[in-house]
Amino acid sequence: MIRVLIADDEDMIRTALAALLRLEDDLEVVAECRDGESALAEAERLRPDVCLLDLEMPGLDGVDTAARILRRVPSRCVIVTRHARPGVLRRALGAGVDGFLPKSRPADDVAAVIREVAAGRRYVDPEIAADALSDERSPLTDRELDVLRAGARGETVAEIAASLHLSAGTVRNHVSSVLGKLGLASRQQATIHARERGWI
Amino acid sequence: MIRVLIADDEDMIRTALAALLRLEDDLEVVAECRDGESALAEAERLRPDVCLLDLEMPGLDGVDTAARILRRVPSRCVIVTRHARPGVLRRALGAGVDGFLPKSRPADDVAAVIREVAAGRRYVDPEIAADALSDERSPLTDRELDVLRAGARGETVAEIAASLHLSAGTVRNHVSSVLGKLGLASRQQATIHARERGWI
DNA sequence: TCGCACCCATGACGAATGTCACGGACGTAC
DNA sequence: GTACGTCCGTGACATTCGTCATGGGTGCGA
Repeated sequence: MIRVLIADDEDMIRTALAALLRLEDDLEVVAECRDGESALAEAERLRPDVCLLDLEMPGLDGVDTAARILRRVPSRCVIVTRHARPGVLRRALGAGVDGFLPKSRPADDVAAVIREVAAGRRYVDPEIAADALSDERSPLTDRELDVLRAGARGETVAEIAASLHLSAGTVRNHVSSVLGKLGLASRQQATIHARERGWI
Repeated sequence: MIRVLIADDEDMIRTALAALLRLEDDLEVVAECRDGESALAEAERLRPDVCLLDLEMPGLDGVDTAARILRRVPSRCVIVTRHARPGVLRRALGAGVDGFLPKSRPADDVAAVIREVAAGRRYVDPEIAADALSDERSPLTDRELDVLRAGARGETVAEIAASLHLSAGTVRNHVSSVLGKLGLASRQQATIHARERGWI
């Protein structure tokens, strides 16, 4: 019997997946969590065989949660995500997860991946894996990404500078460099671009 | 037997819900669609009793799809959405839908709502309904919302003006009016603000 | 050791943006 | 009919933004 923990902040998808997994004879859903913190706590308490973690959760996201779980418990982690981008996959693999499944895959696949991972194998969605191999990583430096992140909510250059403890001119230079690399015209387009690719 | 059409662009949630609904004796899932256009076509062809439509779909969104279906077919429509905001609910009710269910509700509720709606009753998530009564609607005019929508991807004022067949000055005035009403400082903050509230 | 990339900063410039004041057109409510 | 709100436009103005040139500091690999 494979003991499974599920974490997803969206009740509908979490309960639906849990209900489907419960129909499988060899799977047992031992915990349902709606955020990373409680998933971490439940994982420590119950030591499940496999943790199915949604990437997009408030507070600790799926990858952060997986990283902490893997440090404390001999479980295996599968990341499920809506926005499956090469950048996210890299982050997830770096954290030591064993499964990566985008939500663009049918629900039947979830049980299959859980079995794969429980058996000690890895599973990465082939399409995303191919993307990760073909397209190169972000051409932006860490600091440039910081600036984009800090300005993701429409903050002004001065506010970004303040929150990063930089001068306004430096921020403008970073932005200018980003726009040049990406061939775009405004900071907002750059943040949209970066978000779509999972860079920030 | 209640005949149900499901439309959701995310395969995992769509197939999961379909599988769960198929377990119910009185429900029959007659179609699964991944966008609004095909949902519209299938609804016309199959004339289901209830259409379960995700709000967030590429091309035609759930409300637009419902509006068109209701004009052609004597079906009833239920909107399911991740971002359940009062503004969205108003839009949905204006389009004539009979059910409104946020994805923050467990999957079991879906079958119950379908039965309610199929029986001729309406169902609106009580929490969202309360929100819709308490908080007032957007203080922005239609044209101001048009400007925000047109500029949602970081377009320049000139581009917004071109796509709306306006002069750049007029666009600037609309933006300025919006910022004054919302107490914000930039167009990007305004679009974020409006998006969070379901205005655009 | 020497490039080289990254990071931080300054200053100057032109373009884009937001503000303000103003006016005209059109509906609707009183 | 009048008042009001919305819509569209113009023009002038200050601010912000993105670009560019320049320079100093750091760390890393050849």
